[in-house]
Amino acid sequence: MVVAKEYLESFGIRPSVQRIAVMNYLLTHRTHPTVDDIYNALSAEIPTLSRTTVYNTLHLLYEHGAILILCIDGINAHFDGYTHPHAHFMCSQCGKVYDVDLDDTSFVERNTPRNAAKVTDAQLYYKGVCADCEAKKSN
Amino acid sequence: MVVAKEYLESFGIRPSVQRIAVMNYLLTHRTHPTVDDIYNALSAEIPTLSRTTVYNTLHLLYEHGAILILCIDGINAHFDGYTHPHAHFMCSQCGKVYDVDLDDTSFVERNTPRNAAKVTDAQLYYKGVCADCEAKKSN
DNA sequence: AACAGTTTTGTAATTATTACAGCAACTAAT
DNA sequence: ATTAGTTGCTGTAATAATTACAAAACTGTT
Repeated sequence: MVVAKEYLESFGIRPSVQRIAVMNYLLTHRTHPTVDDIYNALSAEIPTLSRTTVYNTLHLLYEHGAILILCIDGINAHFDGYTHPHAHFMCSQCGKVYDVDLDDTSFVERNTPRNAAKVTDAQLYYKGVCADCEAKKSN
Repeated sequence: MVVAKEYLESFGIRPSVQRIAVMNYLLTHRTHPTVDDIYNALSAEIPTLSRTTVYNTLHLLYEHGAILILCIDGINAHFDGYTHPHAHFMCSQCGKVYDVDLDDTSFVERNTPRNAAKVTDAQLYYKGVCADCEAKKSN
């Protein structure tokens, strides 16, 4: 919990109880949760938590560069507390989002859009079927 | 119009009037339109067109690999009739989506997710502020 | 023309997200 | 400690994108 607090402060974010809880959840769960995942998980420890607060907090964290927002399909936004450059893979069967390590991230800078005055974010997404779902299907 | 019809058939899609119109719109407008953009533009020539049909058609085209669906922000899906590998840049001020040419697309295959049984789609997105919006801001 | 299958339409439902306004908590100065 | 001022949280209500579904229209074939 101390880690999350200091992490927030390092991004210039004031550490409220709710912000620490959300940030901590993202730092300790590398599952790319949705707003509802986070809300449901934290409601137990913070019974007064509002869904709006989760939305507000996640946007605030994103604005300060503390987290990533992933919009892979158009259904749910997924959130990631691991901000080092990496890609994502979403299984269109089960909806899970997996991390994808990159051997070399230089292609991001190499292909920076010509007409961009400023680039704030770059994401590489894969979609397909994960090994788990493929195994289940062949049963 | 003939082009769109043959293009659909080459993907095994039966060419109805509505499907041809949607496909033709995407082939002749490289603007990454939203569902509403397409619906509004085609309502003139097909007054009976239903928004549901536009949704159905776009999903059908996507399933057959004839178009790309872009979910860059969580707000609107954007559609692209140009399926050759390329990236996209969205301006968070004006919402426009620009094409980004890639010098080399091999990084997509090089970083294919380990636990993917099948990859159906890969997208590289940039977010930021476009030159136009930056220029307006400094006035 | 009649039939079976496919496609389109329109309304209604669903659901993620945002707006907003009131309340609570915190900060800093007296 | 009290007050004023700011910041953050909450909950309801509104918004808006998307989907579900059933009926109507169309297509091609016998």
